[in-house]
Amino acid sequence: MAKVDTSLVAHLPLFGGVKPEDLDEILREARSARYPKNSAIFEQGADAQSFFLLLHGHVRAAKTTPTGEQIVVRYVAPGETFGLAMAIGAARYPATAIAVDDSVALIWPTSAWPRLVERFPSLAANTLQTVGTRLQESHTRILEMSTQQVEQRVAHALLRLAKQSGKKLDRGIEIDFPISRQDIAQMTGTTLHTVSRILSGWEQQGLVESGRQRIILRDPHGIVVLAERSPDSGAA
Amino acid sequence: MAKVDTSLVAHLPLFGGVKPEDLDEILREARSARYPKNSAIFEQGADAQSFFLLLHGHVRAAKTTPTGEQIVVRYVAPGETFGLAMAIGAARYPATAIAVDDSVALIWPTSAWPRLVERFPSLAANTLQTVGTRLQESHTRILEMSTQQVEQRVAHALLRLAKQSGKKLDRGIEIDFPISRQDIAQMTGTTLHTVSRILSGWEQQGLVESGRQRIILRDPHGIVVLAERSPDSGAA
DNA sequence: GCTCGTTTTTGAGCTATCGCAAACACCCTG
DNA sequence: CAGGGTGTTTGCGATAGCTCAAAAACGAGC
Repeated sequence: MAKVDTSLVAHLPLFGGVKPEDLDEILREARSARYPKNSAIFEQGADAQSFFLLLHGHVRAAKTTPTGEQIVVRYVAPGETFGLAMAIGAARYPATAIAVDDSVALIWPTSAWPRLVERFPSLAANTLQTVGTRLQESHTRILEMSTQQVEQRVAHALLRLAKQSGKKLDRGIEIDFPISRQDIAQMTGTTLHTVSRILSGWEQQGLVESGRQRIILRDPHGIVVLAERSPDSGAA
Repeated sequence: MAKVDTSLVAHLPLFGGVKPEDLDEILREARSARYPKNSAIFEQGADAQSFFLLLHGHVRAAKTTPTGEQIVVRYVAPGETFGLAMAIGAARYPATAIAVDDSVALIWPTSAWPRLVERFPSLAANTLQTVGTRLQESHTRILEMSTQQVEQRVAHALLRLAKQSGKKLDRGIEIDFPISRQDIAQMTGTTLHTVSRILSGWEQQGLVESGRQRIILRDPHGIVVLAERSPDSGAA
């Protein structure tokens, strides 16, 4: 098992309040693994045997209906935890996790969680905070889906992705991992066709530059304007 | 300040793992208050000075957009906590809480939370579990909003309400607090008009019996069937 | 450099649902 | 028990976005 350098992860929210000398003890319980692009890390419904901390790459968490439709729950960026089923008392993963880029994660066995929490109560507090934040984001998403039109929702989604995983270029901000029209549709509750039409329109207006699984926001501010536009303030 | 009987709350999930003799110490930090029907318990954006445990009644948590549209985040039933902003590290309430019936709640000052958690780590673990469960429910709701039609979403919403706060009658299951078409619309991302039409239809078919802020599921199983019907398996 | 599979684009019609408007029913109050 | 306010029903037109369909663009591998 490769040794993890504590200095690389010490600053993460998960370890807030944990003394540096204790961090090593926590990390000793973890192993790390590499996931090639497009491989599954765990499947919805599978036994939640581990929980994860993403070190490199990007992971898509998606939920599937009985009838096969999918939604993207979120994209995981480096430094974030995922697969926390056990912390919330679920025996099985409620979603599927796929590496969308070559990725590396730290992996703890679910069974280690109770012991870790007992020894380092900050872990529970920190995780509570994380999960709470996600809950709020989730409510915001519900609010958007209930009250906004598709174009605005797509605008919001891209802005969020840019904030979380945007890479600054001279020409604008690029979403730093491969993402398809279909993925965006599954984040916003629409179809890939509609997303394609919207992005085509934006490209015309010089708001974005995009291609196969690639999006650059050329005019982030312009997109903010779109995102906040009231439903009827029509374009020319 | 009225003394709270520990035996009434000892079994609640929040206090799992807390020794009975300690429970009193926790309750000593709380006061209780009565909220008349339709009164606000706290407002979205206000300082999160307290967190709550509902003892009697029902509370609606709703989120408002800048432009005034609302969604219902959830209904709180007796025994559930709400207003947990502090636990997730938010200084202000992200939603408004309204008593939909005469209600009674225990109230702790936000400032007491860190001390309580330090002294009784199970509180953090239990709260994590609660928040985690809500997160999953929230994701389920997003999934439904993305993939199902309005009628199915309304069916799911009513079934959930019935499970959480249903009162068994001979004639069926009654939602045990006042709830309007508008409220249901705000839970499912539609309009009161559409909800009204749907319920009218169901009433014709004998699935429900409903009136002003009142709904009885006369044929819960029939509604389950509706809820699970695939989008196109058309009715006669 | 060509081939194959995937992703994206675009068109055209269709429909579930919205938005508006008006009438109606119910409940509480005085 | 009449009045006023809130919640509900229903009709009708408008439309955002979906569905189906097909072509085009792109990238990876041979």
